[in-house]
Amino acid sequence: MVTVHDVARVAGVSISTVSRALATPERVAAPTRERVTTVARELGYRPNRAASVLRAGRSGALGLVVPDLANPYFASVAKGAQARAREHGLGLFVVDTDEDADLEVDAVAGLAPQTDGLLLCSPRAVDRTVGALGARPAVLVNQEADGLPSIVVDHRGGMLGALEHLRALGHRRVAYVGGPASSWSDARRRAALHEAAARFDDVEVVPLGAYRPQVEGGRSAADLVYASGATAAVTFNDLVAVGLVERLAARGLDVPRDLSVVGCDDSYVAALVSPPLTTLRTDLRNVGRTGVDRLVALVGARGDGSDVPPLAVELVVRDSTAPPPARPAARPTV
Amino acid sequence: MVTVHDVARVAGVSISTVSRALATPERVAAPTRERVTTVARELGYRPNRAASVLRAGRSGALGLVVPDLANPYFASVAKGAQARAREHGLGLFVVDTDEDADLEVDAVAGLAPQTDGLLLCSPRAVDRTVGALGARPAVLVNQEADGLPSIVVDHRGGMLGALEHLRALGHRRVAYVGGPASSWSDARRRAALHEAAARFDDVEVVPLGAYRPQVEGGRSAADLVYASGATAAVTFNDLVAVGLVERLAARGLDVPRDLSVVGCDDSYVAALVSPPLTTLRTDLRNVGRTGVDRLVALVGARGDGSDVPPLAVELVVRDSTAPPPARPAARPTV
DNA sequence: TCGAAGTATGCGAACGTTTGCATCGTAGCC
DNA sequence: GGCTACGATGCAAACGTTCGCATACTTCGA
Repeated sequence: MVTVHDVARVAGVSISTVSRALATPERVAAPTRERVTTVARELGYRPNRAASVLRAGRSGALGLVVPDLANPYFASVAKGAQARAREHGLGLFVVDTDEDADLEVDAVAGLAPQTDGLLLCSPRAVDRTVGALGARPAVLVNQEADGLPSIVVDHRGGMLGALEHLRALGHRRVAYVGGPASSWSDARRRAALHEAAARFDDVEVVPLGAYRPQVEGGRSAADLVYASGATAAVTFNDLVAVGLVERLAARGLDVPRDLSVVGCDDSYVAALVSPPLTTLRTDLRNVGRTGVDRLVALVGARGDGSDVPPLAVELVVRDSTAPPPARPAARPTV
Repeated sequence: MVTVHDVARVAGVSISTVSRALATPERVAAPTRERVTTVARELGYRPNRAASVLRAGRSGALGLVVPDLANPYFASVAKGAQARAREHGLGLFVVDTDEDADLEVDAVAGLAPQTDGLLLCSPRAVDRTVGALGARPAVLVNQEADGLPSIVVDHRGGMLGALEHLRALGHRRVAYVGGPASSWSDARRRAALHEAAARFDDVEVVPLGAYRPQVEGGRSAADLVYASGATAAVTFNDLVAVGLVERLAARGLDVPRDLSVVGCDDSYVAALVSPPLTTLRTDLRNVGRTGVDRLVALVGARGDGSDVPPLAVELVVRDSTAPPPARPAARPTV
């Protein structure tokens, strides 16, 4: 293993100079610097991360905590975060908490001491999790809390766009198929939809309640949605929309003929299913990238306390929305 | 920050004893051990990973290199690997190489020195990548090479199952829609299908060329598949199957009426699309788990050189396969 | 020409842990 | 009862880096 000592010996300088030439080049005379870097390259020197962490206190790695890596939403965020971390020359520890609050707290407690900062995606137990951070900087994704910086998307703008679209098609009664009760994101989407509806005096929102943020959640909700008399539904995420469509189809009902559906996130399943989903697109990789940038700024103490504005959400119209049935089908009331 | 020194002082022993009590409990008398562990817990002691890495040479972390984290296949593998690493008390660095061979080599070179071992999934440049490992142990996933241990799935059994299924439905001419030319996995699937066909004297395989392992790859292949006169197709993975179905539908052709399609992997998109895909299921999380177990055995020098047998592949029949059209539709020949 | 100021480099301690070796005490054996 | 042997614990070095401080050398002004 090549160490600073080897490089120093070959380059004919002291190890301090080697260290400085590589870490703080401006503090070393140009010719020396060049000699050192050349030798280092030739010898294939790679600084021992552990040693520099130990001495300098910086680990050169960030941590990413997500509830479910197999969820296309978090997979994309993770991909963006990883790419950006690499661009910053940082490693990325990834932990999947399996939607488990205790595991999440443990993960953070374990990760905090060995990273420079943490990216917490949709934490399930934000208070305890933040408590486990110690003094480690962190950035929240999809959640706001305390004094921690956060990356959120513009639910307000998104929901307004969705509602305008549905209203333009002629819908006047729109159901919201919500995600987990503990989800901060769900609360925001819900509120944003109500807020958007308040702008118009002829649109009504039917809030429906906590469902699992997976396909099965949509299946569970489907009958209730249809019975509610709504002619359109906005769902917590794309997976829920898929489940909704599936269950309706099983009952012989067609989307968008009998019900219009708007998903959320534009995770890549939205375009795959049939009908392809109208959905609110978030640039998920950008969420990861922005989170890492924010975290790096924080770690570097270049921490401008300034919060990043909510990331844009854009309505993507595909085939799951259409005008409501001319004469609403007769429906049982619940 | 709580160190061994603090624990030692409070427990009234030396730091060596503390270290031993925590790392090699059997080398410390029971009462002492208990006192130390109690104090450590009370003080909230967490060993400094960097320091122990530096001294002991073990990093307590593994590395996972995947071509695309947003691909449901790798996302699931990563999820399994992460969970198992955690169970072993190890961290997991994840790197997404974006299907780029150079990035892959760099990633491995950077990761190798700061991890105890690497899990290489479907490497794109296996020779150079293995070269970059240095002496670091590694396990290959979906690839076999050199003397490295590897985790592979039973393509042979899977393809035989798929072909038996199709043959039982009445298909006699089956296309294989292949993945990237550089993919070891593709070569194996291709060979396995031919091998399976050789068992019957009435089934013919039409091998089709290198396509991208994404939805668009399936779209590209669709017209060729149909023109080939095959009544069924087996695809490199589920995404390719989805693209195939899409393009055929756009031409007014129906799956499974006009063509039967068998996907590969049973990534979760297989069940989402319509028609739900008949596919060859691999327990993807188990791939990740097994890979980590194998790697841990290797790292612990408990390295039984024994290779893990190929993981089982199981045919899941859904709605994308059916008997071939009674009278094959007239088709242009290419 | 001398001193001050500044720049480039070297010296050595420190980070927190693990571990080989030394030490101490005690139990077992003859 | 003395000697051996072994188990439990302590001491101190070492891992490879960073960084405060000291030193040597250069440059400039008076």
